[in-house]
Amino acid sequence: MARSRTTIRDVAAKAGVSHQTVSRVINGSERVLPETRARVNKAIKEMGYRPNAIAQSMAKGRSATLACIAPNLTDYTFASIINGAEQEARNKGYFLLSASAPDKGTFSALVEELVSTRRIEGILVINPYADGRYQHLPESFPTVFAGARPREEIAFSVALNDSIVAQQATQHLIGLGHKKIAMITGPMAEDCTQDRTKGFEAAMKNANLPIQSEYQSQGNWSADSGYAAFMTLAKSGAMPTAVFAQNDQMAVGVMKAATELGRKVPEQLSVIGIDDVPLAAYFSPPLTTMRQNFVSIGKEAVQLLMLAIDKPESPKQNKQHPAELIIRGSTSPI
Amino acid sequence: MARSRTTIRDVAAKAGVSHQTVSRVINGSERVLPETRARVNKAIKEMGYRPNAIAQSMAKGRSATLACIAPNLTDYTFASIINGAEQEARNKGYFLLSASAPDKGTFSALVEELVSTRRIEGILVINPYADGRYQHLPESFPTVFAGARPREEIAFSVALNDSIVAQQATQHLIGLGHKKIAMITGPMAEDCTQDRTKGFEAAMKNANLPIQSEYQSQGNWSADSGYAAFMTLAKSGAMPTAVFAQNDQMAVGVMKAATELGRKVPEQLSVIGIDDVPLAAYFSPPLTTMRQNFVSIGKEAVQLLMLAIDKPESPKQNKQHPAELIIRGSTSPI
DNA sequence: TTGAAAGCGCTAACAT
DNA sequence: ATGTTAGCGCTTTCAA
Repeated sequence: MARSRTTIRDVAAKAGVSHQTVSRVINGSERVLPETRARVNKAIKEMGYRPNAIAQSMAKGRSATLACIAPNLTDYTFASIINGAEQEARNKGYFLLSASAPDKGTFSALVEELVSTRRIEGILVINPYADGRYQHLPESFPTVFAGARPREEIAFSVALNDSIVAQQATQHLIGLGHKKIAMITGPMAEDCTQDRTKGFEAAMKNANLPIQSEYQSQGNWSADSGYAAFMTLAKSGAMPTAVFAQNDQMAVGVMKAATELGRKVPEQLSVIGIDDVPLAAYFSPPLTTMRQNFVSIGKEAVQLLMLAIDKPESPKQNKQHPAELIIRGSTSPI
Repeated sequence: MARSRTTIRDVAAKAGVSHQTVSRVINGSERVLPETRARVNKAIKEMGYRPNAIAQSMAKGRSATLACIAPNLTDYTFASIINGAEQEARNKGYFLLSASAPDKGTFSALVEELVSTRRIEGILVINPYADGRYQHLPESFPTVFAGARPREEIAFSVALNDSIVAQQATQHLIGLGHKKIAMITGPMAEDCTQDRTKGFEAAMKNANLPIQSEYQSQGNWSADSGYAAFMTLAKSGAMPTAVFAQNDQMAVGVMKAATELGRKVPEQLSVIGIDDVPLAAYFSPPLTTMRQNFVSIGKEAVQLLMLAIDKPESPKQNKQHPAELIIRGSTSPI
């Protein structure tokens, strides 16, 4: 692999033209005689010339780099969005710099550095509402939120249509004949949780089912928290026949708790989650869930980011994606 | 957040010094009078000046950027290594560009572009042996393999000590009294599989247990393949009392297959894996496994990459990490 | 259509 | 200790 230190001037000399003409060829300018172009391309090929990306960035004032910041890079949902974003970015001629920022302080320092040193042209923020970090974003810098819808029109965003998806999950349970349906929520401070809760309530209301607060418990998205939440629910004497967990990890925790309490899933308790995490089909019973298409969320996020970069004055768009009901063994008719 | 277009010369003018002195202050040179330094720093602060990273890269000939390439960014094991690598990179003043390359062609094109356009200073390759892609790496460019040990001294690497870890997993089973131990391997073409297989065989040999080929079956690391592999084993009439799966996903597949065949885990079949994937503790029974410390593997990979960059002539190092036995419910005495 | 000149914002080498 | 002069490799004027 040629790791050339060949410059545009070397090519120009070889082709017998000025370096500027080489630049024109590289950048696909029309204003070059076909035969000149051919000569230049020949020289480029023979010398194995590749333009220095840094120098191009410098001269153009564009780095062709995007950043994606998430609380961590490991979480399946984050990683999948990043994976989609990276594919689309590359597709558009950009590279993606991914970074993790576990807390608000790290986040704001990171963003400040990335932006003010002009290393990137746009930012993709995953989970912007996690800890209020979205408040630490620079004004008028191309930004897209992935995985959460902004309260106001402060940024572009791509997320799940949380309320609809939650409603569909609940409807699945209702359609199975369940009436006593419990819900394990995410942290109430997050919009996502609030939207999913609204969707649940809408479904219950549509079916004329009562919404009882003793059938609800808050988790923090982790399996442990789902386990604990269901234990709390059970200890308080609630005896739901079904549980809607706002994500798969908590759903898995619920199944474990139920099993330990001697309540068979799905015979005595149906459980549904959201996400469709990798091994969802391998739990016992296999988990019924609403499958998110994280990759397409990531891709669309980058598409919006391109728009924000190219047309800074475009009105902010907020896209919402659907999810697909995957019926497995953790839900059954009552 | 100040998105300054302020340059080093603006600062110089304000501080009443040459732009070069400002550069010295930025770069922490000793050769600046304390009072001059103070004046410059004051001007920097007041103007909200931040050096343009692209221009610095250009002048220094260093991009302060590393690339990490994996088959995908979603897989838990890859993502965790990347997460560790990113932390360490930032720690060392570098940014990490992560990219996915599902196949060899994409991989080589990507590497070629990254390297020849001088966008990065080093590459971290995750799963370099996946499809022979390691052959498409440039000569003498700082490179580290993460997750696989090179056959020869062709590159730096950080990986699990596969044979030892496999041996320990097998010993756990043997220590429980098992004698008829089956193994589900990864693809035999991968070194990692071969090393784990060697470790298994060493443990069996040490315990004077026979190694029977009818107790071995090949998978491809996926849960589905583990399921299929155990089904094949069972159909062939093999009746092991324990299974060593070379990773957790396959172990989970084995547990599912066993359950469907009416063989209770762990009462009638003990199962152990490698990795400790996120929800391992939530399967029924909870999975016993060898926990990898992916984050520290990623961190050390970047440390080696720093070495490869700073001292290109250093002899190649190949680090091997241990794993920790996590005993859960899927293994029990015979 | 092509070339020459002038930067992009910074650092390195050489003066002083 | 500080300033001056040259670039880094490219693109963008502006001429021709």
